[in-house]
Amino acid sequence: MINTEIAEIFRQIAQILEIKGENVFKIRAYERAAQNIEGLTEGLKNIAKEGRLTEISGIGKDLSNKINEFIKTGRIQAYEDLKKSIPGGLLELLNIPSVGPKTVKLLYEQLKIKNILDLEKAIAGGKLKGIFGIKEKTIENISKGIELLNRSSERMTLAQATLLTEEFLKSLKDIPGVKEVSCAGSLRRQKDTVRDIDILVTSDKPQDLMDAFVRLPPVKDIIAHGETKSAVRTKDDVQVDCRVVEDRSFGAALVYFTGAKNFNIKLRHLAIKKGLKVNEYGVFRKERFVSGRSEEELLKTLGMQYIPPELREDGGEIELALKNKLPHLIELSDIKGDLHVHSNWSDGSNSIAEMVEGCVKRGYRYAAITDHSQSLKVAHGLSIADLNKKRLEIERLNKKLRNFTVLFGTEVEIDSEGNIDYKDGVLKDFDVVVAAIHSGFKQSKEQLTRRMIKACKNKYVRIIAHPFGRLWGAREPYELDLDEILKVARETNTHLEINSFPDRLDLNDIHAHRAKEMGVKLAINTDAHALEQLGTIKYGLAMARRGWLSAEDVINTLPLDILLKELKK
DNA sequence: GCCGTTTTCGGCCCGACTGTTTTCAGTCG
Repeated sequence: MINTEIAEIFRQIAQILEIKGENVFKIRAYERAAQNIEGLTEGLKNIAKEGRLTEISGIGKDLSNKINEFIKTGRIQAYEDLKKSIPGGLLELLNIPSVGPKTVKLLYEQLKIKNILDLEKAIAGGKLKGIFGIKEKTIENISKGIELLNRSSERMTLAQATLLTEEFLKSLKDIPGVKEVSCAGSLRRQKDTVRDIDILVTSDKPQDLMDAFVRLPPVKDIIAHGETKSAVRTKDDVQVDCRVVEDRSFGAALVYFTGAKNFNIKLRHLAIKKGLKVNEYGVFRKERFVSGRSEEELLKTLGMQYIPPELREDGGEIELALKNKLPHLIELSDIKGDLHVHSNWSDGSNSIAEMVEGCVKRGYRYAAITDHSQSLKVAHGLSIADLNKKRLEIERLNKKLRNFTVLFGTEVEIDSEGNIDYKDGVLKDFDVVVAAIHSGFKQSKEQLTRRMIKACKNKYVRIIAHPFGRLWGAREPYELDLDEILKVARETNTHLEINSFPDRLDLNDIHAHRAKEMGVKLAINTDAHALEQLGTIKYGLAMARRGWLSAEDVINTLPLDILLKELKK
C-alpha cells in the first residue's frame, strides 16, 4: 500500500533530521504528516490524481510535491540524499529505549558508533566511560535497553491487552485511597493492536498508590517510579504506565492519557485560540481552573460535544464535534444477531443448540449457523447429504424456540477462479451464504481482487467473510483493491464482514470507514467456533466504532423480518 | 515544513521522570 510506504519514508526523514539536530518543528511536520497519511481511508494515488493532496491536514506544498514524486518515480530524491548523509545503522540505535537522537549523535561523534553491534562492543570495552554526560547509570540503562530490544515483544492483540489490563484494574481498585480507575491510551481507543498499557487512577494517597502499583504481582522491572507517574514492565515484557491525579482532574487526565497525540495537540491549539490552556490537570484561564472533572465537561468548555475515545485520532472528528455533528456510533446493544457461527456439524466444538443458547443469553434474536462447505475437507465441510440433515435439525430447533430464529447458513469457499463450491441449486436453499477465501492466498493483488468481485456477483453470496485474510502474528493481510470490491459490493448489494475473531479483526477500522463512505453495509460477526467465543463480538464492534459506523451501517442490527428482505438480492 | 476571523512571517502542546551539568537536557508519552 502506497500510503504506508510514504508514511514510513516521512517517519524516517523525521528520524534522520532528528539525529542531525534540525529544526524540531520541521521534524514534527514530517511526523504529523506520516500519522495523518496512515489514518487516511483513501489511497494517496487517487487523492493525488484529483489534486487534493494539500487538503490533507499537515500536507503542504513541499510534502505534496514529494508524494507526487514518489508516485511518479517510486522514490523521493531528498530522502535518498538524506539517507546517504548518515550511516544506516544510526536509525536502528533510535529503537533502543532510553536512547534518543542526542545520544545517538553523541555516540557517533565521540566514538564512531554506527550501529547496535558497535555500541555493544564499546560498552563491553568500557569505552563509554569518560564521555561527557554519560556515567555509570546511563551505561546501565543503555545495556538494559539493548537487551530489551533484542527480545522486544510485538504488539499485542486488542483482546490480549484487554485481558491483561483488566487484571491490573482489578488489583488497583483494591488499594486503599483509590477512587476512580480507568484504562487509557490506544487500548481505550480500541486500536486493533496495542503496544503499551496506560492506566489512570484518582486517589487520596497518590504516593501509596504508586508504591503499590510497582509491586503488583505481574511486575518484573520498574522503569520509572515517581510521585504521580510510574512505569513498569511485566513478566511478559509489556510496559504498563500508571498515572495518578486528583478527582477534579480526572476527565482532563483521561483525555490527555487517552490521546491520540495529534488529537491532544489539536485540542490544545483550540484552547489557545480561546485564551485557555489545556493540560492533564484541566482547562485553565490564566491560573484559574475552569473545568476538567469529566471529559464531557472539558470538551464542552472547548465548544464541543463528547467525542467517543474510538474516534480520537484527529481524523476530522474534532471539526464535526465543534458543529455537534458526530455520528451516533453503533453500540453492543444494537446487535440483534450473529451471522457467522460454526457448530460441531463442521469444525466447531459445540452443538447448534448450545451455540443458540449462547446467542439467546446475549439477548440476540437470531443467529446464522454457517458451517464450512464440502471442499474444505480439513474443517469437515458439509456434503449435500449432511446439509439436508442439518436443515432438519434447525427446523426442529426453530419449532421449540420463542423469539429467536436459527438461520440455515453456510460458509462457502471462493476457489482460485472466484467460483463457489456449491451449485446454485444448493445455494438457493440457504437463508445466509457467507463466502470466504481459505486457500490460494499467494495470488497477485489483481487475481485476488477478481476472485472477490466474482464472488460478490454470485447471486446467492450475501456476505464476504474476513476479506483480507489476516491472522495476527501468522499471516499478513493479502493485497486487495478494496475500492473496486466495494464498488461491486454496492452494485450487487453484497455485504462485507467485520470478523471479530481476536487474531483477525478483518475488515479493520480503516477498511470499515471506507466501506461506509462508499455506501456498503457491513456485518459484524464472531466466526465463533466455540460457545465462549461469542463474546468476542466486542472486538469487531470496536473496529466498527473506530470506522465511524452507526447502527444503520450494519445489517445485523436489523430486526429479523427486515434482515431477511435485505438478504434477498 | 505547515499554517492563518489578530498573522504570508513567526509562531508551532504540555508536563513527568531520570541522571547528571548544581539549574537543566534528554527522553518519553
